[in-house]
Amino acid sequence: MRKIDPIKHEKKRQEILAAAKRCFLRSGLSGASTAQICAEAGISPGHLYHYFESKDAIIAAMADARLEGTSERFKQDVYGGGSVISALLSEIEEQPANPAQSALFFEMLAESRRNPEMAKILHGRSRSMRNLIAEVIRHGQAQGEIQPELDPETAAMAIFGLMDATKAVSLHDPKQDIKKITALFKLLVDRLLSSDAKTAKPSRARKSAQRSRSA
Amino acid sequence: MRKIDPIKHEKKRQEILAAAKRCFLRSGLSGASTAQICAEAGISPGHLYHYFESKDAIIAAMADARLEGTSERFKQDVYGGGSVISALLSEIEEQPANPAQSALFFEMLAESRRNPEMAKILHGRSRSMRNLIAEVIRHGQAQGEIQPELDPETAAMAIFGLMDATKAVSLHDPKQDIKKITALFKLLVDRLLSSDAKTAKPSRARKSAQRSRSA
Amino acid sequence: MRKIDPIKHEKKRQEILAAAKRCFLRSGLSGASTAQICAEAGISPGHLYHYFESKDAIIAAMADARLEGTSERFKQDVYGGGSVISALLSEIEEQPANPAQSALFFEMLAESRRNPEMAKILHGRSRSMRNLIAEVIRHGQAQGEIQPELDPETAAMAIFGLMDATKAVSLHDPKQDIKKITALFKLLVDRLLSSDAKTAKPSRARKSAQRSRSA
Amino acid sequence: MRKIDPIKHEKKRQEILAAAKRCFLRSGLSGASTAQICAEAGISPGHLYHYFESKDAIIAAMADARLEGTSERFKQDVYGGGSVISALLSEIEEQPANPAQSALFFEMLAESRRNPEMAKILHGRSRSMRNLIAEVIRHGQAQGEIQPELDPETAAMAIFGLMDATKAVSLHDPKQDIKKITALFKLLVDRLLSSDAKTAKPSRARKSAQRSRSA
DNA sequence: CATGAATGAGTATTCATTCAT
DNA sequence: TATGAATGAATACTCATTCAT
Repeated sequence: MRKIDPIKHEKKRQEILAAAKRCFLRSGLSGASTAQICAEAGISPGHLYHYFESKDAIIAAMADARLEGTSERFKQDVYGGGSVISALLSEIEEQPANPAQSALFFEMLAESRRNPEMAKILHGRSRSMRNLIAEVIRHGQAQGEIQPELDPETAAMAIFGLMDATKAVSLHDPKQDIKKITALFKLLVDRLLSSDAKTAKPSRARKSAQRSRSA
Repeated sequence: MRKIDPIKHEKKRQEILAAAKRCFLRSGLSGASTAQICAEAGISPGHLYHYFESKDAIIAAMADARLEGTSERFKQDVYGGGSVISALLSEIEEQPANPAQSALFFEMLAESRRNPEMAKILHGRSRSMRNLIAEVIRHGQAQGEIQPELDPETAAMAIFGLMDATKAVSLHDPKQDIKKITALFKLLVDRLLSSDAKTAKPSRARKSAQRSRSA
Repeated sequence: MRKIDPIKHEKKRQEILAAAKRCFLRSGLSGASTAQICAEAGISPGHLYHYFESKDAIIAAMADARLEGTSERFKQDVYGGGSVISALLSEIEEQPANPAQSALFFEMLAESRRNPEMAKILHGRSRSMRNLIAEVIRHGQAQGEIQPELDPETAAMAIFGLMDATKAVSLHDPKQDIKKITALFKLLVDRLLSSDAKTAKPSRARKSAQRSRSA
Repeated sequence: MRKIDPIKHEKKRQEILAAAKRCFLRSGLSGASTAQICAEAGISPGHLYHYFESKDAIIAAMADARLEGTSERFKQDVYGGGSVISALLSEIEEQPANPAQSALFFEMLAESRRNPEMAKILHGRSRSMRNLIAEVIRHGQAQGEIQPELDPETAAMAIFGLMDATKAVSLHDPKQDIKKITALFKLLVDRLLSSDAKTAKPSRARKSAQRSRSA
């Protein structure tokens, strides 16, 4: 009569997911086999399918969890009193420290071209983060702190792209000092948002684009 | 006992490489099988190993050829009367139009973490491009057209990173207008290099940072 | 420490058996999994083994129940005032309407060659039906209504075989009108049993070969 | 430069097919694994797929070959101077001697309900054999040797069904004397075709329904 | 009586690679 | 130079069955 215990089930699922993530980080999306994942999770091959219906489902769940984590952290940063810029930068500063994570992310990005499920997950998460950035920019524009000519959507996409740029950079040259790059990117974002260097009020913007509470 | 004709041999090798690239673009690095490549190249499976000692060798050769192409085109742009900026932008503007190429590139980037051969190729090509950018920046700084505080290596890496950002952006949202993003990136690079955004003349930099020396 | 209630137990067993039969009809003997059966019966996988010791046991029980049903109906027809012929024909007329049942039956027949348990069940039920037919024939011969040269065992087997022929026919061409075939088979049986085709009175046999004794 | 030798290829294919058939006869359609088939054929698991694209393709090829054999032999019998009846009976007499073959056949018949490929093969072969029988009947009717009221299509199907009946009979009771049954079936067919026992000229037909050359 | 967790051998199939000709 | 035959380990996944609770 003992009914299913959803807490235990979910816990095991998360354990397996964590094991899977370690495998994917180690061997890549297609390099990691279900056998490896089972071994890492300490379960039998058949048991894996008690929790996930396919390897693709594991990949999807892992990708979703990972991006949700990033997205959530980002949201916290933005709403938690920081500026868009600092939120962006905290993200930029965290990821590149882990090239394995970056590599896995790029595999997911590549995968999204062939796997519609992956595309849905990735595009969805990506869009929500960009929407958040765009919203903050609009808010800043309303306050006169961000130059009004800037298209919020485009700027959001560009800023978002810098996160991936940072990841790429860390893979292009693992030994370099990523701090310098992020500092430069910070400068770039700062200037982008500022009420335009060419048009009079340049210095104000640099310290302005924060305060965004909205949701 | 026929001696091999090195010219014919090399020609066939290139044909196979081209076929392989089509397969990799279509199905991904691990998704494309040697059987597919042979079919695409119109040769028998055994014959493939007459030209390449393994699938990894094909991937390496393909990656090398692809990056050499990019690098060479970039060099042409820089030396061919254009500015670093325009060279960078022509690269930025070309790639994202082809998400398949972008995806393949990111797969190569990810692969470089696990495959030392791939790492050697990718890091080498990446470094030589960044060196070129850095050199141009130094030249510009000597001429007083680029702000002197800028660390050329760091700036080069940042600019280089924007190429990958553009690729990533095109995969994050395939439907968007990539032109707008590249225009924004162009503006960013422009401001980064210009003697100083705060000091009015940003446009000069655009046509200045050219003419560097030989490789 | 509850004692089991044999009535409830048997009821549940029958429910599972019914569920299993639906699965076998849908997916075939080896195509239906125990998981499917459990789902169809609304029980957990472990619980299945409380009622049956193996999948083979389920198949055996299902086969036995099915054949017992056929056999019983047949007996009813024979004893219930009808003739052997009409009993046979009612069976013939009912089954082919359901190709799924026919297919399942043939799978059981094939299985009987490899599975001794299945062979025992199938041969037993088959024999008892044929014995019944043979007995009726003997009775008819004693009455002078069925030609005396006919070997009752052989004739019984032949008549019995026509049932399977009807099933086979319906699978060979699902779209055809099975009524025509059964009418023809009826005619054949009629002629076979009649005192002699050559001696004019064939119609008498039709209503004659009834009334036999108990099992 | 050695081009493919289609004869050797086909020979090997037939060898594998023969091995597969032995496995299917031994273990059944779903009971025989590709691993078993490979072992029986003396090839590696991967090599099987050099000759067949799937297990289903093997089954289909085997089924087709088997039915083609039956059909061809039947055609020979009919055109080779014998009567329809003797052709039918030679088929009837051959198969039941091998219950394994009968069992396999019934598995194919059952499979045809779920597998459209199998249905196509089986229905096609079945139809062509029935067409042949019907044609012979029509010829006999034109000659006045077969009763004219008989619908040739229906009669053909019924006669065809008797083949399967014989197979079924041999599985229902493997120990019995199949000769007696076939003799009885012969009698049935004979009477069916004869110009009707009830309507005057009965004896002629019995020795008549031969001579059929037509195609 | 009943659950769902867990097993592990087994499934068809793929694939990079080698070999004989 | 070139072929297609052949390999065998590996792949994702299934399934009847057992076990702890």
